[in-house]
Amino acid sequence: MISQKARYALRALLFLAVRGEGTSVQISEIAQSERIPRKFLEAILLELKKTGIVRSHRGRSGGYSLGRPAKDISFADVLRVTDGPLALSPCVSVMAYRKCDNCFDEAVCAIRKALLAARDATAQILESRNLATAAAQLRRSGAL
Amino acid sequence: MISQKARYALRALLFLAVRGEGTSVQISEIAQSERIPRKFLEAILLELKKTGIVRSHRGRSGGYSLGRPAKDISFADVLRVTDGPLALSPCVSVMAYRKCDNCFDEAVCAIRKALLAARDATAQILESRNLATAAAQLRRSGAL
DNA sequence: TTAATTCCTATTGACTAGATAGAGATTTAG
DNA sequence: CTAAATCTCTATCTAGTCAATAGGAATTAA
Repeated sequence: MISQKARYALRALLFLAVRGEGTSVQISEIAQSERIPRKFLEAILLELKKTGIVRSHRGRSGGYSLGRPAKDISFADVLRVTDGPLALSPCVSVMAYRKCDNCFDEAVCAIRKALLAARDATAQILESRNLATAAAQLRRSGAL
Repeated sequence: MISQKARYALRALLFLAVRGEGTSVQISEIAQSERIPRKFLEAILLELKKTGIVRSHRGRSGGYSLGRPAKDISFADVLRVTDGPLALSPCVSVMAYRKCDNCFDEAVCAIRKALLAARDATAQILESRNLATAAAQLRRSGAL
């Protein structure tokens, strides 16, 4: 299961994507519109900023905007920031590989083989879906 | 990420599958061979028993054996017992559906669409892999 | 200078994961 | 029949994580 943080992050980013790539929006507006606890959203956006997914400007008329074109921000990118690796086990993670404790022989581990296939399948999906396609879906269904 | 419990469960079940479908093995032997904390394994096997994945007989020469043919116990079956639904969100779970808090319109939610595709992809993999195929892999690679 | 905003650090409460302890119930070997 | 070996059950503990909140520091526009 993804975390609440991940859900909030995706909703906030989708909000920005629908508004248009260049436009800047303030935390409080996103929080209100998407019904996200304001302070929590602050922390989330800050994290997203560190990885370049969003950009910010501070001060009186500050706000947040997408850090790069919406089509270059995949669901996988976002989930990796909020929830860590997609993989079901560190031993099959591409971004954060680590050997399992007590692993007898990784090359032979039948569990690993299955989890690796699962990782590849989810990664394939989540890397192909991005904020641009998602925003387009929303517009098409008239939920703008 | 899957839990440690899931890893232990899979290893224990694989141990039983390699031993052969009908054979019964005692907790302490599995615990030793697979380096799993004994008391923890007890609790895990008990849970697996409640869902019919393993069978037990008590008393002096008791032990555990698989509850049905190894080919009918998928990785998905096991993970659902130890870690709950495979889905990344309750709103895309087949086994444990629940609407998200504050969901505007499920039919339109772009996040849901992506998570649904991800769920289907992992479920497809994890339901096709079972203890029989995994045990066969192990034997083939000489790690019996 | 002041008001509005993002940035940062710390803290809280609830819950879960992982593990352990100690009886209770059941079966079988002898 | 008895004793020992095993599974069954309930309770507990510790450490860590998730979700959320608080309060002020830094920055910028008017």
